[in-house]
Parts: sequence; structure tokens; C-alpha cells
Amino acid sequence: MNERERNPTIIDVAERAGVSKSVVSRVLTGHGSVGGQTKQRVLDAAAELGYVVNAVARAMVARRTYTLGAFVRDAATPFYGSLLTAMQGRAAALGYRLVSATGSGTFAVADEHRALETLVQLRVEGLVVCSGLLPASEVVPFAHRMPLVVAGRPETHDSVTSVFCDEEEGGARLADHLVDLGHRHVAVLRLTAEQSLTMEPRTTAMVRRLRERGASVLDLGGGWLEDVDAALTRVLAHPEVTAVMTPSDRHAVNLLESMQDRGLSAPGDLSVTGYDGIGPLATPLIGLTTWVQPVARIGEHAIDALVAQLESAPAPDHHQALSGVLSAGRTTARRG
Amino acid sequence: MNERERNPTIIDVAERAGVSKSVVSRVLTGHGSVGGQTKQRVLDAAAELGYVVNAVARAMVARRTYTLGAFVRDAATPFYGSLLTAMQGRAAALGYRLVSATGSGTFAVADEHRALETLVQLRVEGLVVCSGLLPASEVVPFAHRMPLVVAGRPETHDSVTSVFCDEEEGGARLADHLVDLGHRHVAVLRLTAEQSLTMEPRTTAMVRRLRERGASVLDLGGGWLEDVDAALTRVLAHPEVTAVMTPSDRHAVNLLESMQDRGLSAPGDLSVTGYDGIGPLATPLIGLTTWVQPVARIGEHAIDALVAQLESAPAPDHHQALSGVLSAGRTTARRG
DNA sequence: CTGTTAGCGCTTTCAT
DNA sequence: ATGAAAGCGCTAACAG
Repeated sequence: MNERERNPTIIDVAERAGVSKSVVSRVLTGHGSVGGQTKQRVLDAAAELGYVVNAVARAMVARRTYTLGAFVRDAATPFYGSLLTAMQGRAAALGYRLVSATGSGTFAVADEHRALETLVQLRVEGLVVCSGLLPASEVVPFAHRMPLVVAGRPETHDSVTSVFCDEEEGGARLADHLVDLGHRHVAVLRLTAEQSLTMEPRTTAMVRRLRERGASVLDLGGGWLEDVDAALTRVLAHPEVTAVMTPSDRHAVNLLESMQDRGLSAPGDLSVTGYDGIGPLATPLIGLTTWVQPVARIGEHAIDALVAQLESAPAPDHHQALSGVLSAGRTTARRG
Repeated sequence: MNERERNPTIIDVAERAGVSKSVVSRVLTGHGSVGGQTKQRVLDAAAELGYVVNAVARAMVARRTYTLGAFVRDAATPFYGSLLTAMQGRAAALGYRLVSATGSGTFAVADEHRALETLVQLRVEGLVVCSGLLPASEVVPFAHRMPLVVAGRPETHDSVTSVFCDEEEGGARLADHLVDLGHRHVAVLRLTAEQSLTMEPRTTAMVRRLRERGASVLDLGGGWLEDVDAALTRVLAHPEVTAVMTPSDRHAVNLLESMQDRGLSAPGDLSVTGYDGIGPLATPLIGLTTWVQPVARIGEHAIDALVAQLESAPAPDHHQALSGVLSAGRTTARRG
């Protein structure tokens, strides 16, 4: 609306209280010592003026700001959204504030890089990077500049700390689940590492494990969400295939939709597995068989690791792989 | 890791390039004019040093920072997550950066207030507040301090600008839908305004419209997600009720789960409606009958309104109520 | 085209 | 216990 007045500064407060700005600063930060009378006058003056510290100015001179930055690929994705919430809670509990920047939901590395710089420029004390897209080469330079933790993806680059859910384990256990149910011919929807640093390893693990267990694998390749329907067509051309593994719950649900469109259902016609076990899609209403990632713990450990670096405690575990848990739902069943 | 070296400043860059810091500043901001040779030397020096501007220092002296702040209640909720992503995209398109702070997923007003202050102290140029919880009284003081827009909830307080989806319309159209299908006895799961500034008006609108159309309403009251199962018990005690309206898709899915547990299904035993039509739950696999909120447009309009305030164009529409659209799914049907 | 000079609002020695 | 003064890193006049 109309012109807002200039925010009051400590000088305004000082004048009103009839002291020097140094005194005001001491009262506000509680660092030096001031007379009880004076202190009260300053407090009153500040209140009357509606004074609010300028964190920007304070950050310029003070060494600590107790502000952490989180970069999240796309907040609209349940996985990242939950991660953000978990980190926020943990940071607050440790006395830090968390600000975040996100990509625009597109798959542009440049966008992500820009968002990261925004955070750096804001002079946060440390950074948590959550993106299955941004390659290590883009992240490492920042890690040299300030404390940084990569969360939610298996990052094993030497110069960064990371916290993630063991993708090998998840992929393998889901594969085991299907083989144990008697499936011998399984299709797998895969992605490349350029597409996703999380979905590539997990789907690769699925394929490897299936083969180890003696099952034959139909590699469906290109695993964008839009490709799911075409993939189903391919699967149906191979009647020996009795199960399909997908890289995420979103993919699994898309597949179930496509099947529904063609009058097919799971697990009657085809067993289907997802991955994530997070958010709305985890509802028993759908009953997806999936691998549940411990998002809350990933977020908490990431913040803990970051704060540890900040407070100069040497990070104990450079790379932490957390365990998820298999959730056997109603979309998989013993081979008919 | 080991001790990180002090971040390079423009003075370091200036020395390395053999010029004064003013020249460096000009090159970096592109404001003055500098010789092609010199410019290149500065750029090289900056790159070699891995220089990154200190936005904090810049913000202290520059009038504009082109940084907007968004407060989002809980990023783990699809509605807020999508809103954040939409705002981020729009802000970037307009040449602004967006940083966000979120609550911890709890229902604590104090938490939210704290997050808001974080943003303010970071000296963002303007604020978008997205919370169905934070009362206007908490928001208005900030609106006096800086440009502010409330997004995603019907806020009609005089001193703030707002963009939201017309809750009256959504509630009414869903009610109409049921009445048109022949339902005469409808149960409604309601919330109070203290619980949610969005769910209260929409459920109230449902009740009002149902009554206007001559249907009888079973008011289920207390609409927390945990209350859904108990509510179902109450509904079943009233065999004349043929449909249940809920305040959100989450609620609707919870209800469908409870029904499933008791061997009931929609729409056979009971027609069910949700609200939001956003995110994973909007899948045709579930086929929920719901009101689709135009999140993307809400986010875009909110950013537009904020930027308009910033660039001193008088905000044309103080309060913008956007229209949603009914999505008739398979959870509602003509009364058997 | 380039260097010099003031600060932005705050914290922090250093005197007093 | 209080005040004066020196910057934090940067931009924006102002002179050359």
C-alpha cells in the first residue's frame, strides 16, 4: 500500500532512550552489561518504536547467523516436501532456522544451480542439498566453500558428506520379494543416472538381484512417467512376464492406471512394485507393494550432520546409508 | 572438513585484477561502464578466486535485492508443496528469487510466526504467506512493514492483499453435484475456523447449499484426520444417509480406507466427495469426486500481486477469488 | 573509463 | 557502566 516508513534502527532507539547506540546493542544482544535503569529505558524505546533487528546488518558483522539453507529439487514431490518438513523440525529443535530454495519443478540443472547460489549469497552457515538431478560436480565446489550435506541420494563423492536411503538394499529386497512369490520373468522400468541419481541405482539393483536369483529380466529402459503406458504395451507383448518393477510409487500408480484403462488389474494380471512409501500414495486404499524410505530420519540425520560440521565436531560418518523397510501390499501376489 | 578459507571479497578480486574495487563492483552489477580489457581481467580474477557476491552486504546498501520470501505452512502437504513450486517458477520468470521458510508440520502458531520473522529479518522485499492456520491478526502487522500477499486461503482483511480459490463456490458445487444425483440425506465432516481457515468456509458452504436445496444434513463436526473413522461409525448409525462430504482429499481417502476396512465401498454403499484435486491423490486410479483448486494459478497470481506492489503499481484486485472446477469421479453416483 | 569516498545498520574492541 | 570509533562487503555518488 502507500509508502511504508523507514524501519527504525538502533540509532533511533538510542536517541529516544537518550543513550548511545552501543548501549542499545548491548541490551539487545545481552552481551555487555548495562544499568538496570538504562536497560529498561532502551527496552521501552525499542518497543515504542516497533524496532526489529536487521538480521542482514547483524550478519555482516557477527560471525554466526544460525541460519541453514536447504535446496530441494521440487517441493511438489512428496518425497522432497516431507524431507523439507523433517529438516525444518530438526533444525528448529537445534536452535537453527532453515530457509529453502527450490527448483521450478523442471529438470534444468541451471535452475537448480541458480537456486543454490541464492542460498549461498544469503550467507547461510551451511547447506543441505536434496536433488536426484544435480550432479556431484555441481555440488562439490560449494562443499569447499561451506559446510554441506547431500541428503536423499546416494552420494559417495569424497569431499561431501551425505545421508540417504540404501538404494541397493531397497531394489534388492523388492526383487527378492517378487522372486520369493515365484515370479520368474520380471519387467523393470529403468532410468539412467543422468535422469535420476536415485532411481538409476535402485532400478539397477533390482535388475542385478533378479538375475542373481535366476529370474529373467525384461529391461524396459526409458523410465519417464510419460513412458509408462508405452512400457506396458511392451510388457503385454511378453506374456511370460508376470510382474513389473517401477522406480517410484508415482510410476507404479501410473502403471496401475494404464492397466485399469485396458481392463487389467494387479496383482491378478500383473504384480506391480513401487518405491518410496511416502505421502498420499502410501495409503492402504491403494495397497501398493513398495520400499518405504525413512524420510524423517534422513532429514534429521542430514541436519545433525550439518550442525556437527558447523560446530567443528568432525563428522563421524562421512556417508550414512539408512535402511528402509519393505511394505508388502496388495499389488503383488504369488505367481498365479 | 578442514578449515575453509575466508570467502574472497571484491577487494581480493580487485587486487588480483589490478584495479579498484569500484571497477569490480561495476563489472559485477553491470551498472557503470568499463573497458573491455579491464572487464575481462576482472571476470577472470573473479572466476579464479571462485568469487560469489555477498548478497548480505549488497542488500545493506542496494535498495533492491530481487528476493521474495514465501512462508508455507507445511511443505509435505501436496497443496502447499505445489503452491511453492508454482510461486518459485513465476518468481524466476519475473526475475526474482524466492526463498521460503516452513512450519514443522505441527499446528503451532508460534512456529509459524517464528518462520515469518526469519524471512523478514533476511530482508526479503516482499512476503507471500500460505497458511490456513495463521490468523489475520498475526499477518497484518507484517503487512504494514512490507509488501505482503496471502495466498491459498480466503483472506478478506482490509489491509492485506490475497489470492485464493473461492471456497464458497467449491463447497456449493460439490453439494449441488450430490443433490443432482438424488442424494437427500448427506453427512458433512466439518472443521472450525480455528482449525483451518480454508476447510471451515468450504464445509460451511457445503452445509448451507445442501439445506438450500432441501437436503437434510448430518453435521459430523470435528474433522481432524484422526476423527474420520469415528465419524463413519456415526454415519452408519443413520441408514438414511447416502453420501458423505469431506473437507479434503486426504479426509476422503481416509474415509474410503475406513469403509474398506468394514467391507464397504464407494459409491455402492456411500457416495464420497473430497476437496483439492491436487497431487498424487488426484489419480484416476482412485477416481475421487472432488473440487480441483487451481494451485498453479493461485501461485502465479500471488507472485504477480506481490511484484505489482513492489513495483508500486497499485494492486488492482485487492482480493482475488479464483474459480476451481468440479471433477466428477467414481466415488459418487446416483442414489441407489 | 577509473579511483576515491561515504555510508547501509550493526557488533565490538578500546578508552573513559 | 557507557561512549567513541573501527569496520563487515558492497554500491553509489563524486571527482578526476
